[in-house]
This record gives sequence, structure tokens and C-alpha cells, in this order.
Amino acid sequence: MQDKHFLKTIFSPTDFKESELALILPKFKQVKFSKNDFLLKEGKTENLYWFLESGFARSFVNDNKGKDITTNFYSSTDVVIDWSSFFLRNPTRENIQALTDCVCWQSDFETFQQLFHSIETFREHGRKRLVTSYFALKNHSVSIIADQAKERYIQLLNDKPHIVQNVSMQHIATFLGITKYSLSRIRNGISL
Amino acid sequence: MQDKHFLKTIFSPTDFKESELALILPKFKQVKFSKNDFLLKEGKTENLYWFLESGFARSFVNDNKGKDITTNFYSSTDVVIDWSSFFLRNPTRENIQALTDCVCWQSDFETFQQLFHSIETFREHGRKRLVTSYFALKNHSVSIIADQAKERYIQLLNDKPHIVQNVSMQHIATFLGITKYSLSRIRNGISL
DNA sequence: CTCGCCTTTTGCCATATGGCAACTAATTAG
DNA sequence: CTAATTAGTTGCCATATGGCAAAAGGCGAG
Repeated sequence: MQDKHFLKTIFSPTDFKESELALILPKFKQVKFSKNDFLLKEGKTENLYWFLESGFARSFVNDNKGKDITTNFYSSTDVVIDWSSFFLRNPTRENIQALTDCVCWQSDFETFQQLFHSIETFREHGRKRLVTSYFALKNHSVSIIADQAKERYIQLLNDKPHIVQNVSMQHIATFLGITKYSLSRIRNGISL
Repeated sequence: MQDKHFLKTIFSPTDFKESELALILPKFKQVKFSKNDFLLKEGKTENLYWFLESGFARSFVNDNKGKDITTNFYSSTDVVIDWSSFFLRNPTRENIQALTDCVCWQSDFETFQQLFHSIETFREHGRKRLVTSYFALKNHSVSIIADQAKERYIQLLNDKPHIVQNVSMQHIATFLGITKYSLSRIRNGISL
């Protein structure tokens, strides 16, 4: 019971009926990851996903020059998933790695499908999560085109201060689309 | 009947039963737009969406310096929609405009919801469309960070040659995250 | 056909950011 | 606690792309 408390912050009793929660919550099991563990590796097809209770993670891709580029950061209550690999059932290009020790609640594709097709509220919830990720990605993408590096950094600082505080500059830099050198200069106000 | 043929390229009889098509197809009506017509304007909440039968359209946002940035191009068989405004029921930041005369098949949110929650195949289809858009957006976003402007242009040329042929350089340039000046130089091989 | 307008090109220079290398600070392992 | 490794900083210069302005080209309206 104690165990279930966290998942109720995800599947709020305001939105979900008790009967629905009784179907959903038992389908998740708690899993722990240690710092640097991979939750997903390039080339695999994502079959599991997690809600992050505590800790931080990031996803990244390797570009054609062998550099890694952070595509997202995950923190408490986020869904940790590669949407396209999970739903299109294709091998992914992304890696997902724990940046700290993490406590997660895990489920799999088959279970997701069963809940998705049988519970309307779960469908709406899942769709909302996906669309919210889409929205964030679009804003990030536009920001890379339209804003200066410094503006993007300030934005991230406002949106996700806990990320900036807990994640290495190297990873933040590639997420912002710049090098660690430039980020260092931005942080020190050298290059306005 | 003739009318329905196009929608069957969207809702393929391979995937949908006749009984399902009979519920879905009548919910769409043909609508025509003229070049430069707006399908969606900044500040509005998207309540309609379209499948594009013929013509081209683009979506764009205005950045904080008053410049417009193309976020996507649409051509035959694409869903023309702002996913986040449509599903989150929020006012949009995007504009969608016809770049040529267009023939579209229109439906609305309420109808979508009814079909989505009652027909499993429709749900899967809708989710696949959304995830495919998400995937394309992520690739575009990574490409802006990892690839040179010239590489991005060549990529677009391969992926969507009909777009490059039919759309003004100004719009292609902002989609690629560069200025029309740079794009002109890239096209002429001046700046390798 | 021609005028006027909008798009594209190009010269020139400005600017943001990249990237090496060397240095310093912080963290981790033993 | 110390050594070893990793993360962050900074000087210096390189490079990709921006952006103005002027010219050239394409295209629709009358």
C-alpha cells in the first residue's frame, strides 16, 4: 500500500476511478537502477517503460561524428520512454542512461496496450503524456533555431533548475546544442 | 463513392474493416483552400484537422524578434494538424497556411474523440500518426544540432524533393534553421 | 508587352560559436 | 589521505553562418 503512493501522483484519484486504479497499479513493479545503468540501448526495440520516482536520467543519440547529443532529461514523475521505438516497434537510435541512482516503476508494451485499449481514462492520460512531450520537443527545436545559446541556457535554468544543478555541463551543453566550452563561457558571463 | 477513394489511401482497407470505414469516412468532408489561406492562426485553439489530398502547406511560428520560422511542410496524404493544440485544447503558437491551392478532408475534435474511443483500429492509426510526427521532429531537431546546414539541405532534398521544388527558399531556409542568404550560397556551392 | 513587385543572388564584413591545448578544480578509488 | 581520473575553465584562433545593401532575375496585373 505504502508502495502504491507514488503511482497515485501519476494516476491521480481525481482523474481515475478506484476500480481503474485497481486494474492499473498492480501492473507496475518497482525497479531500481544505479548511476550509469542503461535503461535503453541503441539498436534495441523499447519494450519497457518507466515512471521515474526519484533520480535523474538522460537520453542521447550518437551523431555521425561519434559525438553524443543529449536529447532529453528525466526527473521525478516523468515517463522514461522512447515513444517512437515503443509504439512503432522499431529499433531505436537513442540511449537512455541513469545519471544518478533511480527508483522507477516499470511496465511493458503488452500491458500498456491492454490498458490503453480497455480503459478510456488511461488512453487519455497516455495521449496527453505523449502530446506534452511532443510540445516540449517542438519548443526546444524552435528555440535552437530562434534563440541565442545564452537565452536557451537561461530558459533551461528557469524550466528545470534541478536539472542544471544535478547534471554535468557536458550533457547540458549538447542538449542546448552547443559545446561545453561555450556553455562554460556563458555561465561565466564572458561571452554575453 | 468516387469521393471516398482518397480517404481510402489514408484509412486502408487492409487495416480497416468495411464496417469501420463505413463509420469513419462519412465523418470527413471535402474542403478546399486557396493559396495563402490560413488553416490555423496563432492564438486559436485547433478544433479542426485535415488530411491533405493535394497541394502544399506549411506551419510556422513567429519568434520573439518578429521573424517567422517554418516548423513543418505538408503534402499529399499528410495530416495537417497542430497536435498539441488539438489534444491539449490550448491556444496555439503556430500558424498553418496553404502554400498552394489545397484539397483537404476535414473533421473535428469531437468526431475524432468519438472515433478514437470507439474504434480500436482508429486509435492505433491515430497514435501511429502522432508518433511518426514525433519521430520526424526529433530527427529534425537532432539534425539541427549535429549536422551542417549543407547536410541538412541535402537531407531535405532526399526526403522531400517535391517540397524543395515547390516552396520558396525563404521558407525552406527557416525550416533548416538558416537564412535565405546562406541557403542561396549552399545551393550554388559557394560555401561548401 | 511592360511595369512593378517580390524572390533570389552576391560582395562584403560582422558575429556567434567551435575547438585545441593547457591549466585548475572537483570527484572517486584505493 | 593521496593519487588518479574526470569535469570545468580560459586564451587564442578558426569557421560557419548572419545580415546589410545592391543587383539581378522571375512573374503577375493591367
